Amino acid sequence: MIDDHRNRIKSAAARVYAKHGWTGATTRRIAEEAGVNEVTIFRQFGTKDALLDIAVRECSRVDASSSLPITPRVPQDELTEWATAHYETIRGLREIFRQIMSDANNRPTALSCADNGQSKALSQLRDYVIRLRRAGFVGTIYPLKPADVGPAVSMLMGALFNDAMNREMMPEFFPQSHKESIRAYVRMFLRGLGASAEPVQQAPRRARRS
Amino acid sequence: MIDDHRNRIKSAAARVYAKHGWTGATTRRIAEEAGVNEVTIFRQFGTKDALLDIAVRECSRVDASSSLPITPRVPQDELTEWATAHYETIRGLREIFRQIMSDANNRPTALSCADNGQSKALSQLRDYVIRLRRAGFVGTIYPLKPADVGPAVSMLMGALFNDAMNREMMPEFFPQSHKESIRAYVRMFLRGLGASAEPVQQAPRRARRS
DNA sequence: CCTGCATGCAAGCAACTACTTGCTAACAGC
DNA sequence: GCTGTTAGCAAGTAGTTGCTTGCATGCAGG
Repeated sequence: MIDDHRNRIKSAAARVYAKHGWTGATTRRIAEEAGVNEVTIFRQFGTKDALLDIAVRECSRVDASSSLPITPRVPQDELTEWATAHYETIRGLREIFRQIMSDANNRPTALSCADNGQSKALSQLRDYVIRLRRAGFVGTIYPLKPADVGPAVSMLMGALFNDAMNREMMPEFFPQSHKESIRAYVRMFLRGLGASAEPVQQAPRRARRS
Repeated sequence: MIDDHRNRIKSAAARVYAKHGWTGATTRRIAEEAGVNEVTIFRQFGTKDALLDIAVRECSRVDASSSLPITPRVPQDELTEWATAHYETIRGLREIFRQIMSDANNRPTALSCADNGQSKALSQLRDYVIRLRRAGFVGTIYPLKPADVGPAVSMLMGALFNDAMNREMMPEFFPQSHKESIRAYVRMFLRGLGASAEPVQQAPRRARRS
């Protein structure tokens, strides 16, 4: 019962915050959205700031999502699947992210939550590129400069983030559907790394297609 | 004299808005920032909404910026220069953009300003790709699918936008300096289009390096 | 039955919001 | 010198904000 109320309030707070931002998320609005008396909010959480802090942190927590295979076989497909999952995660949180990013000046604490999921995805992708290289997929067409990996990764992540955040706001920017776009981003990413569809036997590790 | 006051108020409003957003940009704060009595704001602009509308629109107007050459000669250099200028423009407006994007739900009018500069850059880039293709730079390594051009353009623009907006907020995302990153984004963009450094004589247009 | 406990309701608090009004001072053009 | 414009200042409007208080209600456990 009591936890039921707490959770209703928390999720309502997250919803109202996503729509109206910090100053726009008034305790009256949150109470109305939660179907709860305004006083209950203060009795349960003490302060508007405390409530929003908990609500935002809890809501923007990204759990695991999908992961990239340890042994790469079909990079294009594997990356596309992973990128799609990552994209959907961002897209589901895009309104909250927008508010967090615009409130970051005045309350920097919230930023870390959003940051967290991105960092996790970043290292997943980086590690996968290393595995691609070991398996002989990458650097086979062009020689792969180490300095190119970082920006390539940033570029793919940036394209995904940008697409997920802004597609609905500026649709003329994205002529293809999001699925086609993601596939194309991945294709360009692999081309940028000088990757070939089949592994080239140059590394000690065996990595042949199935 | 009178225009002096109006301009001071407008630029102060833009500054305060960039920091605090729509609801946080109170007339008191704007008046203080402008060094002007609060009443003057209402006498000059009538309404807080009217002032912010003018201030934001005027401030986020992007004038021309740089353009891409009509006859491509060194795509990597030309694109890098253009991308750098575009990047700097976004970076200078990043705080205002953040607020506009988070306020877009509740006041959609402001969005169009931000949209405008991006659209202009988008068509500049698209047109340049067409010229690259006519000049025989592009589609020479891989065959260039028409469906790949859109996402490639979105990807470069997205990477630039994302980098300019978020580099300071999540620095671990961007291991290289912004100049190196931009160069790398452009390199990947050209690779993704299957471009070669030298034109391949297949198109009717002559386009040889100097 | 009684005692906590969580909640709703009504009211109110001081601070802040956008915006107005009345009055005065400075300054410009005629 | 008179007049119109633009500004500042002090005060006040009605509404909203986060947050508090007092009291009544329902409900579970002893």
